[in-house]
Amino acid sequence: MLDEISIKILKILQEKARIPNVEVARQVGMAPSAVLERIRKMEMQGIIDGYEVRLNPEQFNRKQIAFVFINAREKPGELILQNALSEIQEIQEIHFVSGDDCYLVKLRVSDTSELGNLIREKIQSIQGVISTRTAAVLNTFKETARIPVQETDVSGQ
Amino acid sequence: MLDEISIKILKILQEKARIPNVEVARQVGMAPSAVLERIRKMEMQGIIDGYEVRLNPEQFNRKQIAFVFINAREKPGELILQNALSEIQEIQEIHFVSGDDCYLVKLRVSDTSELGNLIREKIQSIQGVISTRTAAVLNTFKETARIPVQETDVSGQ
DNA sequence: GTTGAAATCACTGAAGG
DNA sequence: CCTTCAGTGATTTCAAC
Repeated sequence: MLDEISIKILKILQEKARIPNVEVARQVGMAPSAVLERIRKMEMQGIIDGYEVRLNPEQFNRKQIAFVFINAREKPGELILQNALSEIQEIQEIHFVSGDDCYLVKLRVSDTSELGNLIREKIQSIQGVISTRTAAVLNTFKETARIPVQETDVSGQ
Repeated sequence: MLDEISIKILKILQEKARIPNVEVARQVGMAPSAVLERIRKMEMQGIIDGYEVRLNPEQFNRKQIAFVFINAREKPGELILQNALSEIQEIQEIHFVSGDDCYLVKLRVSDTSELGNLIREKIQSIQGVISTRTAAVLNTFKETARIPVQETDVSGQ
């Protein structure tokens, strides 16, 4: 179970993962060694999965987000579609979703014309793909991978 | 324009943002101070947006992902819906998408019953919401926010 | 781009409450 | 579980080249 202090540490690291450890210690009011001990522990427990740099999509010509529903027919146990989709660099997420029994893919390209090319040339050409339905993103109001951390959230250790 | 070395630095930081700087310097074959200078520069230019800790969703009771399409009618210029959605902690992404002229929301909860509660109590109760269509995620094969970095990607500086 | 010097920080281990 | 105190090595900044 994570206590208040560990929660606070995680919140600080969610904002700025490269903050000096002494500064974290100052903010939570503990000795640096104790803070380090808690962080290492959470890394060991798999609570902390890793640290990533966040790049600005606009600076890399990845302004256009789109969600594509892919209707496909695959033999049970086959993974051709998933493997093919996974290898497409522009695709950030691949989910199998209920409702329409299809794959939902989130991707990021430069513009709508590249979106068209990608769908036609790389997605619809995959074996098993029957049809696709695309929702191009016109406006994004919130986009984060952050998981809200609260005292009650974590399963007992 | 980012050269090969800066690209390599970004790739290393995408994998492990907390890798020691001397190790980055060794891998790209440069002096540590020069590597730091490049990183600071990219931070200033907004190429690097920040550094985040990656938490394990399962450890925080956030196993269930869902995408919800929200059909709403709003007066032009009003932001009630967006603001209300933004404040819901479980919602990670809010996009306005083409096609159905609606909002697409990505959220993360503990299980399907919490998903039901969230949609009924927090989303459908928002003023202006007409209807919702939910795609619960049954299986996730790929999920990353990583932007592929390549030499040709970045606009000239 | 480099090197080198100096201040700060990371990390480890030990002693103790 | 926490603290403090050393000691070693890395980070970081700053200078000069």
